[in-house]
Amino acid sequence: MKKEIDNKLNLKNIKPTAMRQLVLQVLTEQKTAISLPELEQKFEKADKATLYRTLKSFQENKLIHSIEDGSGSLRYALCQDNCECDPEDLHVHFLCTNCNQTFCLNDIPVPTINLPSSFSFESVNMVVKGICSNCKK
Amino acid sequence: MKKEIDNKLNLKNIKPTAMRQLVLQVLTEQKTAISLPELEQKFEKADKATLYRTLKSFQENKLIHSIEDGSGSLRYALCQDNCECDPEDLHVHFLCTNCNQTFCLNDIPVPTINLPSSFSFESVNMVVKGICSNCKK
DNA sequence: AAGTTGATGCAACCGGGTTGCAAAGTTATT
DNA sequence: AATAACTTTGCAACCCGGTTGCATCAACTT
Ligand SMILES: [Mn+2]
Ligand SMILES: [Mn+2]
Ligand SMILES: [Zn+2]
Ligand SMILES: [Zn+2]
Repeated sequence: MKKEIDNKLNLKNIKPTAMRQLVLQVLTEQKTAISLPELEQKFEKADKATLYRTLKSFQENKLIHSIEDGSGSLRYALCQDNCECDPEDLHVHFLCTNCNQTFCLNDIPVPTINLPSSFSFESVNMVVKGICSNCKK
Repeated sequence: MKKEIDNKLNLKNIKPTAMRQLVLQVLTEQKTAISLPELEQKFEKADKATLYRTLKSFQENKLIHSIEDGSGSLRYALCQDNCECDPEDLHVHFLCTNCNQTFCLNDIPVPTINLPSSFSFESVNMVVKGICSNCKK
């Protein structure tokens, strides 16, 4: 367990501090994307700024990616093992309008768009909204 | 000019007050989507709350649509004439990473996604980021 | 041991969005 | 025309997510 966590951090060149181990632990257990305020609530006593900077460094080192799901706060989720956060790693996200949870649809790549020739492409954000499998039943 | 503005408001069942005429005027002249703070700056002395409620009523009456472009603030743009803000009216948006302006790509519909069968579709937000035609040259 | 670097905690701040409430304006009723 | 009912506006205050400055603390280097 602990070994796994430290491994992941080391692989991404992130010094494994206690805080970072804890945050990565939460992110690993988490099945849906999580926001900074939500992450804050997972700890009894945690500093927003520290968590903020933890997430930031995780993202800079491509351990997690952020999702603008329109829920009012940025959400974060672990990257796939092979992920380099390049355009080809982009996938569709799903926001449930009932439970307000955001899912990575890792095996659904974002479709290519034929932009007007005068526009050039850098990245793309695609969020589908609807009812998730948990809420559907 | 004035006639056109009032016509549009009437068509959408929005009482044409002075404020609403002015805001619609701005939105009509505007070639890219505009946020509430940006709209505020278009007027010398304008109240944020009034503008906020104006945009809200415009949106409720399907005169404008809002765009979550990840720029930090919601942006708004006029709907097409025939628009009912239904899924088939959804189009791709483009945020220029240089000038920070957001464009409606009205003739590029959002591609359909085959969701996992346990998820149901309601709507979708797709924003492409890159360099716009103005900034490219 | 002293110095250097990076991580943490606390507080304060910023900006977008939202609401309560009273004043002003509009429309309907008598 | 006067009154009442309803809508819109303006102001202030608030909420919340995100961000930063700064002092302190921990780990590592010399
Ligand atoms: Mn994802
Ligand atoms: Mn649009
Ligand atoms: Zn759900
Ligand atoms: Zn541009």
